[in-house]
Amino acid sequence: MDTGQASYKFRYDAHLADQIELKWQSRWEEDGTYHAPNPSGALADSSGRIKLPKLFIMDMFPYPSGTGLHVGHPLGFIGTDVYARYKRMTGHNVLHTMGYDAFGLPAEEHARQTGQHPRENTIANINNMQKQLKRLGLGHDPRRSIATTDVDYYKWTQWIFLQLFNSWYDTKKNCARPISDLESLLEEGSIILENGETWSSSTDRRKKEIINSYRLAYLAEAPVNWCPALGTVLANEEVTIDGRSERGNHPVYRRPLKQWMMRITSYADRLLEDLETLDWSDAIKTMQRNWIGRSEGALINFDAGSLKIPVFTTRPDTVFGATYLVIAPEHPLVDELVGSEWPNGIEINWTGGFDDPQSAVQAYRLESTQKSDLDRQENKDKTGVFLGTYAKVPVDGREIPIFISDYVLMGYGTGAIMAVPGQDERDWEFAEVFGLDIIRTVQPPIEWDGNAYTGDGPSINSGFLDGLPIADAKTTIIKWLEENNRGSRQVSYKLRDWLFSRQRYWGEPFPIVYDTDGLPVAVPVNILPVELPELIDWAPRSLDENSDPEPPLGRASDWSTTVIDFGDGAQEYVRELNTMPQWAGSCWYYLRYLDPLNKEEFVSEEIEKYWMSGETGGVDLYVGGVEHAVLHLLYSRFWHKVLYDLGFVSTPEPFQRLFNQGYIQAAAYQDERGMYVEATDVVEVDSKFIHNDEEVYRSFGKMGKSLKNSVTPDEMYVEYGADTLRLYEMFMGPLDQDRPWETKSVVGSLRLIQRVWRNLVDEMSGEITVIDIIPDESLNRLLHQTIKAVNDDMNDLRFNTAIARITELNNEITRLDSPTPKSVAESLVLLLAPLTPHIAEELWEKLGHNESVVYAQFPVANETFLVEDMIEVPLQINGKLKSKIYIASSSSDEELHEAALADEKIKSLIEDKEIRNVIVVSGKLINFVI
RNA sequence: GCCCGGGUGGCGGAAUCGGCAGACGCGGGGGAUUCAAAAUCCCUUUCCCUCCGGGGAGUGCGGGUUCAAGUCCCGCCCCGGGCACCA
Repeated sequence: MDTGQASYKFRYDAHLADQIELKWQSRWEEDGTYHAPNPSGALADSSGRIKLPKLFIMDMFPYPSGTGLHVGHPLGFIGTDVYARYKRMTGHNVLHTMGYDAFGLPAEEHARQTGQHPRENTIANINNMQKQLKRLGLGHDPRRSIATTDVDYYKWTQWIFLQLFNSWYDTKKNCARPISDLESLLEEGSIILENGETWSSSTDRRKKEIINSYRLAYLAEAPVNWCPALGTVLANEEVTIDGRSERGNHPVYRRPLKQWMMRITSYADRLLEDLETLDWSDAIKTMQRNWIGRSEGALINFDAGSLKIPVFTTRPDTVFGATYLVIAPEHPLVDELVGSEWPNGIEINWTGGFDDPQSAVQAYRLESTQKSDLDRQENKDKTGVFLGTYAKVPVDGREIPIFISDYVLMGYGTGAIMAVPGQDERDWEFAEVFGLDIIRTVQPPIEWDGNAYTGDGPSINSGFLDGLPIADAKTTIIKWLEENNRGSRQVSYKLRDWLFSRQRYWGEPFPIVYDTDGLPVAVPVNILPVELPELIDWAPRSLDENSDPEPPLGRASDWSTTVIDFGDGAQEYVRELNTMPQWAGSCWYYLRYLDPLNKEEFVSEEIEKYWMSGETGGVDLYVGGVEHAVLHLLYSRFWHKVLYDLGFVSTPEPFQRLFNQGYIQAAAYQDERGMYVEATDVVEVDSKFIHNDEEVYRSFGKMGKSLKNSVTPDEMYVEYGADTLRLYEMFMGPLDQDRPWETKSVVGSLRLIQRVWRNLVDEMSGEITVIDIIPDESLNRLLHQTIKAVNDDMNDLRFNTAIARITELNNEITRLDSPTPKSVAESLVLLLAPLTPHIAEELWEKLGHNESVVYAQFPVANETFLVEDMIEVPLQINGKLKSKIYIASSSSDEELHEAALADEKIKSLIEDKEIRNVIVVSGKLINFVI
């Protein structure tokens, strides 16, 4: 257009950024710049980096979605990349790569809508995502990338499953052990079976069943969350509190089904205790603690005729206040406990309006199974019916009525409680509805006017416990219970065993077949993997509430049976038709990154030790969203501990340091009807927001399709370039904080790179302009102060303040009248290199270096340059800033005091006043109290 | 209801151990440059008052500790997240 543009041919803009970035991205790829060497095996090399201290820096790998990335997705990826680059430059062998969590429901949902096979769709999505991530300049070792859907990967997922299947939890040694150990122990009689069974007199089939009941991966008839619309059962964690599926928001029904379970509850205490050793945020630790939900109490047996009803309570001290028992409607003892007719003189609402207890119970059970979780959630009014029978309170022999009620949950404790309305809000409510007795067993304070009293106080109405505070009363009653054989100390958890099967196609097949007895048998390790069949009719069926789950693999008729020789001759076996949940693949991917090409083992021992067993143990930094606070992180810890017990890994925990990055939010706009409008089309006029001449209203939310507020990285490359995008995302705020995206602010980050470029390079010729002179003292001091601050900030993942310091240094350089001194320019480039790697490489090359800046040494501050000769000291009177003086930094407190008194301003303010006190903070501040 | 976070200019944020509140950036205002614009560079920008010297207020609200509080303590309010009849 005009000559002005042509003369700035080498101005740093989006066009030039594009050229530079693509140049270095292909150079890095050709040179294998980000290859991290292993101590042995296929990925060992001669770079010498293996001798450096190792660092394993990891992101939570993404699900390769079809919609592509928006600028919110890579925030954490950029953060780990900057940190990894910083650590490479400070002399570490850094393992940093990226994989794909590619099994799971969305691919099937997509397939159902488009008719495309999930594998094709998944591969296309992964390729697309890899391309997008590469364009950001992320320094990943591409050789180590895996997808959970790779046959070579899920072979080892199946192998780990078999380790769980072939293990049991030894509660005496408190660790997992091979099933073969269990067999020996049973054989020699070291383990006594329950119910008077003996091992030696059991049939072979019974022996198998007994052993199966010990396995860490086991089959159980369990009430599950059956989602007919998705055609699968879901884990508790995949069901919302409204009783709907997290994915798709479909109704979920509870029904009993035979399912694979993982015995994570055996690890509850270790999962809880080992949290202490981890460098994770308290928020996440608290969430995991709550999820595990350990509570200490007692098991108390109540006699009801010839039956025993075990009850779990955290307040055994209140047993003298128990005025009725409640058991869950699904409780197995209900049928035996229920009476044949109502006793005389009972309240009419105890009967539910029925003529006999059996009918009442039957009706109530039906009613409660039909209640959705949402109903239970919203309607906490107490309901229930009397069983028509009574139990005896073990401490004093009182006869108390037994009820069933859905406020007692079968899945927790023993599914039965002793109700103590005096000390429990829920029991109080129930007691009021049914007119039951209320006995206080703890003396409430005089001013107490509430109902149930849960605070501490002396025991009352409690026989031999009277006068004792709660803690003492608990130990006393537990001792009594144990001595009298009426109960024992007991710990209970909210954590349940992990429901591990899904009625889906797109997941790992179980390496399990069934013999003629219908008992599960492990597929021999040497014929793994069990590959997914190429189904034509793979789509899940939408079913109605009453139908049974129907795994799609059942339709692969030539796959669903197989012939295996277990040493007793080739025979036909029926395959397990369920697949594993998405969590399976994500449970151990960090281990495969270490040794991705290993054909013999899931990871070699030597390589695992090298990367995992550092000073702290485990992945050195794991960055990801808080939404995985319980599920992924708990499952992963569980598998890791099993592998640890069995000797396959060397650390008890997988992730030593966890960091939760925040989310990028963006303004979203709604019109009068509440419909979202394209955010990019909204203009601000007089602090009103206008879309197509109509006023719209702003809110903030997660970036995405539904709020129509996505901004893509590609848009940013067109306007600014990848370095600018990286810099902006890191500058917006601390990494762990949510922050709103503002496209108009991105220009600030572009301007920083532009100024750096201009300070080093002639915009017309592209030639470097730095000169080899010694920088003056003040610039040199600022340089070293910046170097120190940036090192500190980088170590603490405070990239926003690191960038601020670099900006200050560059602003100072901009103000120089002379060309930039070479030593300052080189340090500046190195400081920027982790943040903006492409422009740093380009400048580094222009400055005459042949080697990549990726492995250049990060600047280290020289302490002797940090000291200021003169410092500014604020002068306060009564804590208020009144004046400032410049004084030699070597001044003593006395000199500072005198200089402050000599200050005109201070002099005039204190001349006729008495100085009552003087606070001197050496070299920092002086405060006169008058 | 319980358990975690968080509340600082017009906006994103900084202040790491109780020591100058507002670093750095966006946006705004002014200037230089330009035929003009863009770009660039410089100055300015918490609010209120001002006789232009300066003065006063100020980190969600109310108290407190301290020579000194965004930071510590007590009591509230608001926003975000997690859990929720778990005995």
